[in-house]
Amino acid sequence: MYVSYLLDKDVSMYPSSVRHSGGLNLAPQNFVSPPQYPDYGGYHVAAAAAATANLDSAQSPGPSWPTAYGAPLREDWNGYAPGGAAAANAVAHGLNGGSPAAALGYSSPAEYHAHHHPHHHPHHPAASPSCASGLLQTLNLGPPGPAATAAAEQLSPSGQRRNLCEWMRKPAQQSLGSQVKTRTKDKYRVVYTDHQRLELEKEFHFSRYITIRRKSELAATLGLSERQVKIWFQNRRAKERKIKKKQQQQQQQQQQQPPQPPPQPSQPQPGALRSVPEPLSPVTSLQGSVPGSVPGVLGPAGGVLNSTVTQ
DNA sequence: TTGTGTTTTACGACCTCC
DNA sequence: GGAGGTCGTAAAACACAA
Repeated sequence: MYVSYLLDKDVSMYPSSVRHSGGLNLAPQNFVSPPQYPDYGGYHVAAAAAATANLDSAQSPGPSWPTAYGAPLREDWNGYAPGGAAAANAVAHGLNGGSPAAALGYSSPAEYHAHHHPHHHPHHPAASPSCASGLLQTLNLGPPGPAATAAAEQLSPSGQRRNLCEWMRKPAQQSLGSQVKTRTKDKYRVVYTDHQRLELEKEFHFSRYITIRRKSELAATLGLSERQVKIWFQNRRAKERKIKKKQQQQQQQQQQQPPQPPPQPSQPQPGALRSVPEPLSPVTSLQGSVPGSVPGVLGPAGGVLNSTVTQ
């Protein structure tokens, strides 16, 4: 189920406090701005620091990135430009306000929704009066029954149940983990904050293929570069394909094998406990993830399938 | 603490489309 | 030629068992 997948994922895939040990999940890439990537063009420390000032002053670990590393300046890191920082600032407020609409300066969630998902997002959670139940209802699941209500809750990493939309209401400090950058010779990898990944996941579940416009907006909102957003979607699709492939293989194995006695409690595999999300199929049927069915979405083989491109 | 397996970012190669 | 797609892979980050 789509919703269950979201819920499961929210719990198991991004257990913020678990994944990012050390309490605060600072998000330097988003809101804080130690010059971890001093050589990323356009990532202005001062601007980002301005964004930081709106959050929590008790954060910002020092720069963990030696400037001597000397990575090449890249154009596609412009998400760190002052505009991006400003957007991150807006997000910071938006989070506290509990709505991306607020973050982006829209007067209402509906307006935000109409702007961002005019074609295929008739049920953005932000547009729902009640986030959890609204999500369940608008995802053609009907009125939330007991199970749905239960599904609307989830376990926090600490074991406490929290509402589905809590991440929206929670101040950004929840996801402000220490995004420590480590890098070896020529490889590096940042760890996206929970908020970044949540937003990306949300967008992904609305559409497997992000429009150019949304990519730009999302990049600015999350303080990522458009390239990062693009690659994230590519990796996310790959992950989905991998999961589906795995499930197909399992189904084939089950079909080949004779009926088994009642399943025993499965032994969790090491490392597999973190996130093996549920199938995503409902989403596909929801909006026709087939590239081309969504206006303004890029097709799988490249090529802009519709407008939105240069608006 | 360490070893191992999985997941997450990021990239290059190659492809298609405009 | 440039955009973005998939596919394969590297390596960091992470979870967990021993």
